[in-house]
Amino acid sequence: MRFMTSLRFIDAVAREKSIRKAAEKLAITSTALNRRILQIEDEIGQPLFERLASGVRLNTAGELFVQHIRTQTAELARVQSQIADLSGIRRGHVRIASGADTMRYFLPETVARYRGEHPAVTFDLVRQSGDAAEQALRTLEADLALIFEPIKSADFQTMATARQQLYCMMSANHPLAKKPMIRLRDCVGQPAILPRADAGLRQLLNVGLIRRSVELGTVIESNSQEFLQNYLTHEMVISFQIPIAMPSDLITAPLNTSAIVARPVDLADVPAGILHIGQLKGRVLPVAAAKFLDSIITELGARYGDDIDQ
Amino acid sequence: MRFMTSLRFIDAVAREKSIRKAAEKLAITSTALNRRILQIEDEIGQPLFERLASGVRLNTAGELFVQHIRTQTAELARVQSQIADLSGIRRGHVRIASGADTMRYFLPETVARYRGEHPAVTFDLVRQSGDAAEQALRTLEADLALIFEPIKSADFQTMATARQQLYCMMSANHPLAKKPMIRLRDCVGQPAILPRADAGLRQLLNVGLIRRSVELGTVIESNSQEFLQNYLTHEMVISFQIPIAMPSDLITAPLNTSAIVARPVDLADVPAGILHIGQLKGRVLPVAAAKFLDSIITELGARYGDDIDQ
DNA sequence: AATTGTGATGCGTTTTTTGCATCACATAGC
DNA sequence: GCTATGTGATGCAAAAAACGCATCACAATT
Repeated sequence: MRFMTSLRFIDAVAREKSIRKAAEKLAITSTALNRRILQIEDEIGQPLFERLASGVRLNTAGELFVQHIRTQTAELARVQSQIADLSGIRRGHVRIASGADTMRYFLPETVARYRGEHPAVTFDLVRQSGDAAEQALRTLEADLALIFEPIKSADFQTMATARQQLYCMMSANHPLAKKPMIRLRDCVGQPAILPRADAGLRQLLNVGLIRRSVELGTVIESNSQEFLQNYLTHEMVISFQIPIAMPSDLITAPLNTSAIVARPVDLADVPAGILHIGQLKGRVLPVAAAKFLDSIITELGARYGDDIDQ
Repeated sequence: MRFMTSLRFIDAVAREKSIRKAAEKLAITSTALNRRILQIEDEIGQPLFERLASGVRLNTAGELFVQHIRTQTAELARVQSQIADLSGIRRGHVRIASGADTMRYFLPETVARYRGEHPAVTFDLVRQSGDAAEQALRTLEADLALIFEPIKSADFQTMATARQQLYCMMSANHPLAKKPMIRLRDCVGQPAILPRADAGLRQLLNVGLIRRSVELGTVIESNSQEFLQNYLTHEMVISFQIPIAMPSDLITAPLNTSAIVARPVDLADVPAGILHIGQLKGRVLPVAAAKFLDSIITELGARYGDDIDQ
């Protein structure tokens, strides 16, 4: 939309905190960008940025105005989506911020199914920590966020939740694999590879470990889910995961012959964690995003039945 | 604001229902305006207007988009007002839609007092019927509306109310002027001049007249308050008015010697009407408008004390 | 059938925007 | 203390966009 150009530019400068850097990203010269900003500031009647030697920074007026730009941009996207929906074919763009858990199986499957019905809808899927995902909602860089424990921001509006029991994962010939259910005391001293402390799963696990006074033999920490899972075939270690981040047959066929098995951890040791699906509080989502949220809820319902809320 | 130009133009065309007429109001040629509209429609991906032989009309997409334009325009005004407020001096523009009742004394006094404190705030005061005032809120042509009975729209958010007892007005030497309080039965057959049926006051009065089976000798109807009041000095007739539309000394000094007197109508005959002060539901007002609303409430409180709500 | 209104379009002119070169200034490093 | 490197601002000419005139095509009215 042409009339949004100046506003988009200001937003870019605010994010980059530098006119020249923003200009490069926007593929124009810094002088053109600079003049657009001066012009808007002139029309507003006062500066929006403080000029520093190292670049620019929003002043109070700028903060207000940029917030306006972002809500305006999101609103425009919503109206465009609504208008496009009138023509019968659903169009639009859905931007999702999520932790790694859902990026492996859940989101690929859910997005694929949705795009099968509405091929004109495009997606942005950004893997982020929970905090960053909440921040993305606030700056309107994302429409929806899927966050596995904990929710920190009051601006986060939970639209659905799914309880996720913790599972212990290991090679099929690991001694613990014989048990149908794992107690934490079984794991004392076991070599384990764990996600890093910023993952909700790790925090959930830590609570249980402290409560039961159990210490694991943590040999590796990683924020890569792929590493955690694939490493299990190379060394006799345990790891932990939640169902949504596992291939669905790992749970439904716990006695299968695959190299890796998953066994539930007793809820008495580690309570189920909550996966939150939500949006920025008070926002009206574009049609495409709102309908995709419905898809998510439907899919969660099909998978976890009674463990879904709202 | 330069970037709003195209949007403002579309809004104008939607209101005028004609490109050429809108172009004239906007002081540009119809061809320039036409091309701006074609360009926006091209960017949206589908037309916003139906082309008729007699002009243009918004289609469904256009309705959605114009609604967006109007809310965004109002939002921009709010942000600008907020930014201007940062500099200490309050700036801004307040647009009020109101019936004639408050335009005589109440609004002139209240606006004057407010402008005494904040000279940089400008005002638009549009005299309109209640329905039109509600409509003006909806199309975001007005920030605040003052409506004396009845409120019809669910979009109207009442921010304050003031009970207004009906007063009977007449020349000081009219026979009824001797009574300190008027009953409707005193008025049977009295020659009367009344506001037209679309005024809230007239509707209020009609209810009482029907209930008491009283008929007035209605000799003149007019929607001009000035006419109604000034005519009282020329013929022995009665009229009706609410306090907010009268000079304040008419009430506080009911035995004064002015040519015209006001006597309250018994509440048992005609219940007090309600003056509603409100805004569009869900809207966040610009600073200047919000603070002026405070002024209105303060002023009403000073005048009518306990008869104020919210 | 003529007239009057409507929006759309080709083309030359005017206005605005852009990019290059350069300035003025602040900071970091030597 | 000086240079080197980064920043945003500005004069000027080229490129792009917007504009206005004249005119077309069409529909409704007279």
